[in-house]
Amino acid sequence: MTTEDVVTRDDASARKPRLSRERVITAAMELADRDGIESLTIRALAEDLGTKPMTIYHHVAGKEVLLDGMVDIVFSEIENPPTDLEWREALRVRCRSARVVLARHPWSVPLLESRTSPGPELLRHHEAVLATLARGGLPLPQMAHAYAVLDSFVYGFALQEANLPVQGGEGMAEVAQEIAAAFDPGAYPNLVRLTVDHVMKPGYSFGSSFDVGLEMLLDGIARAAE
Amino acid sequence: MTTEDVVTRDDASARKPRLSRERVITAAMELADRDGIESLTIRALAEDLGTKPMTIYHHVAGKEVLLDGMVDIVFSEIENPPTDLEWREALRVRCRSARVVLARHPWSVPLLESRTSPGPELLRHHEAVLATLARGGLPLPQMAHAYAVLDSFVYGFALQEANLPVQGGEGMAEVAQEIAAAFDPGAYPNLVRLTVDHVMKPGYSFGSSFDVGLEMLLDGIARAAE
DNA sequence: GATGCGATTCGTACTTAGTACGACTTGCTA
DNA sequence: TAGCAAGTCGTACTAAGTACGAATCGCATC
Repeated sequence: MTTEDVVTRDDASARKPRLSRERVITAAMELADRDGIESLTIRALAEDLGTKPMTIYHHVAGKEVLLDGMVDIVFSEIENPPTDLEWREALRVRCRSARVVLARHPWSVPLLESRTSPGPELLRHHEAVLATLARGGLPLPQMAHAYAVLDSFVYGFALQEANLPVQGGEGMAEVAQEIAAAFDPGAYPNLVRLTVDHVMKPGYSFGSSFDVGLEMLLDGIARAAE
Repeated sequence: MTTEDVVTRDDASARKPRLSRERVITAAMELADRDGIESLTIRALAEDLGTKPMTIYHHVAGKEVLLDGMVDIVFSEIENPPTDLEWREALRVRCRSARVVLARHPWSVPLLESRTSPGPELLRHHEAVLATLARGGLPLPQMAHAYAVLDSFVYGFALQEANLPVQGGEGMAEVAQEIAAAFDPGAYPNLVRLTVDHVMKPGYSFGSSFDVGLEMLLDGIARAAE
């Protein structure tokens, strides 16, 4: 026993660093990023961490809490622009960053709003947005509107982007083919025209619409600030 | 679409009208509306329908297909404004209707974009939006932007609305209490101010921000049309 | 060192849920 | 009235979350 102990201790400590709540959540995010959220099971996560399922539960209370933790880390990745930046520009920077972060963690978008308990990072983020709007001189009612409207747009855009069948304009052709094959192509002339004459063209990028919409909203908010 | 089966048969058929794909999907939507999407299991659905789990599978190929069918029905509920309506007004009507429908089926929002195969109603809806934008004289690139931007906003708003902790301004107080209790209230001055001085006031309604944002976007789109 | 304790780890097993397989039932048609 | 196709369901397997309690580990103290 004692002799074996010496050997196993060395190996064990080198091979199996102790788990922590943070390591568990981080590994869960990596798994979700890599294989999709539907592949994130406690068993698979334990496998990734080189441990057994029940060990996970000593660091997070359950899967729901794990998801809460993951969402909060997503929020922490959103860039926090300096508070002395012009308010409009600050919102632009933050929203753009949010889009990038959400695109990096597509699984997070449907989760963002469905978590019951807001984490500290989420609260920090919301507080920062409101502070920026307050700097813009918006009265409370307009502030609430601006807040709701920007969030809606960012989440909604991310939701769509997260579920694009393909990224580049390449595989788009096949998708279009499938749809055209399954349904009468003549029934959807505008859909076909948009796809063939625009979406499938070289320079197209869905993401470019983000900036367009963001500017529309920022313009509207600025107008309301007067 | 088919007429009711002959009810004049013996009590067996009266007690257990034959199932159909449509009846299964409708019952699934009712269950999800009533108890939440997480309560929608094949077993519970069978129970609601007065039958056994395996019977479901003779009408829908599996749960995923069932969800596809539900989503398509949600799209069919969105109002289709007359095609001779002024294009801006037509978009307004359609988007508002979409918000109402999505609020009625909160479970559908995260599903909308994640379904792999688009159903006929979804395609019809998209085609109609594009046709309306085309009537507005938008060139293809602006059309794509307008399309993406409106959809993002509507989905994002619905996503937030679907996950509001409470509807009226009433229970809001308790939620605010919890948050304030869990974290240092002084750390989130703007959040507290917005909540206490605006959200918790009598006339507040989150939904009113929808029209505000929608007008911002319609303005922006109209400007781009020139 | 030996010992004792809290922090971790994990083996076992129960529960819920999706669904494959094949047998049984039913209602209509020839 | 026999037979067939459509519809129904009993049984059972698999995947996944997780409760319970025992085994183990790491370290501080004597």
